[in-house]
Amino acid sequence: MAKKVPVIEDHSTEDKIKNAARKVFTQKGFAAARTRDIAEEAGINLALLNYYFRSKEKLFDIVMKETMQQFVVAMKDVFNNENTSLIEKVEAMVENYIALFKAQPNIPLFVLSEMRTRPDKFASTIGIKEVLLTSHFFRQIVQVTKGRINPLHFVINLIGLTVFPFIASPLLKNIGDMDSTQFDALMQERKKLIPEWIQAIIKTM
Amino acid sequence: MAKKVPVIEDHSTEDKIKNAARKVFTQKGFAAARTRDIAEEAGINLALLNYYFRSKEKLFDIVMKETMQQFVVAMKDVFNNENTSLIEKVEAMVENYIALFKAQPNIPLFVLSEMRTRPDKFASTIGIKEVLLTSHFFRQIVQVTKGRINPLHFVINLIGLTVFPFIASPLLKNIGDMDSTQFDALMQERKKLIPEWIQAIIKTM
DNA sequence: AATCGATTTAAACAAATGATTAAATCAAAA
DNA sequence: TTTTGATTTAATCATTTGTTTAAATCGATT
Repeated sequence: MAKKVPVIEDHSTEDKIKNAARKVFTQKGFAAARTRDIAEEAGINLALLNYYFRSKEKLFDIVMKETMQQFVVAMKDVFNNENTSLIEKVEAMVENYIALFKAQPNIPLFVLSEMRTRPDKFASTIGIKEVLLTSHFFRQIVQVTKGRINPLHFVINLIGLTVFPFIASPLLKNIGDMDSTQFDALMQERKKLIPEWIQAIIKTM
Repeated sequence: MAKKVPVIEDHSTEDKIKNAARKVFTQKGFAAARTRDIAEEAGINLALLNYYFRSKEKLFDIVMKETMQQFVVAMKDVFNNENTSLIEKVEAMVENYIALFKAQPNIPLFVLSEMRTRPDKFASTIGIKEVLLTSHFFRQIVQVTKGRINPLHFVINLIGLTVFPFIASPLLKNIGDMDSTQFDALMQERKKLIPEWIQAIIKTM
């Protein structure tokens, strides 16, 4: 059934701090996150944070780097599988990302926020860009959209349909009068629906 | 051609501060925005900010309230026009929101970020909820999706396809190797494309 | 011109916050 | 047991930042 999204265990103090930082940073963003929040969340003394990671900034860099890697790791194999159709790749992507964000719902908004407010931190984005543009997946998109429209539209649509609901979840929960469980159920439905919608969109291209 | 999105003039000192606040808040978010940034942007002394608005918090509340109202104002008429089809409403919405966010690209991420990190500020969201759920637009959606799927999926898809690219614009500009002008052109294309895609999606529903 | 209230400024205050220090504790090696 | 280095803590520092204060300036009214 639902795939297990691995959560890094926090046996060592270092991991305790890193996991607490991940939680506080993704929830509040870099600026609003206080080192004292992180220390408390980790159940350690404030000075320990600096002892292990030198500074809030350095701790953030590590958390962000690991977060970004999740995106690539989760997808690299799917992207480059030469034996699957475009729609099969779409199905796998939607499945994987919805599972990932069900476990860590704050990540999309966190990443995109920091990307806007602190673009300097994202030389690592180049990794994602390269992985995407050189992938079998992207070649299949170019084939489908050939000449007629910018293949980026396809990427935007796929990511948008998948990720946007997580970004807007407080608003959507309010509008739809849902709690987190009901929201998760809605996202489960989308695992099946999004590939169908993408299929329909392709036919117009 | 392109609609003029009105920008509030800043003749009075009060408006100068409010416009500067809007700019800094939407760019950096509440937590990262410093009152000194806002004062400098407005070209006024720091104390004036508190003289006119009492506190950073109160100034934020006003900016946020006005920002939220833009959403409703831009759409209320379209939503409740009983003489247009669902697709015609979709066309109008996409047109209006893309024009709005072309002029103020940071607004979507700003609103959704603050909505997550400071949900208390959003009793005003109820306004949007009511406007949507009681609208002719929503009744048309219910008709289309009748029984088969949650009408919220339709809303998510429409808003997602329209708004998500603005939220992810730094990432998309990087991937597509675009500057702001090229990005705007891509969004112009989407004005025509999104209604076609929504049409295709409806057929699967 | 004198007055009076609104506006603006420079300076300072107080709290919050990232970072450091020096000492205490612990765990393993000798 | 003693020693030694790693780990942890309490306390403090230095800076940033939201806010306030008291004085200066401006503009209109008398």
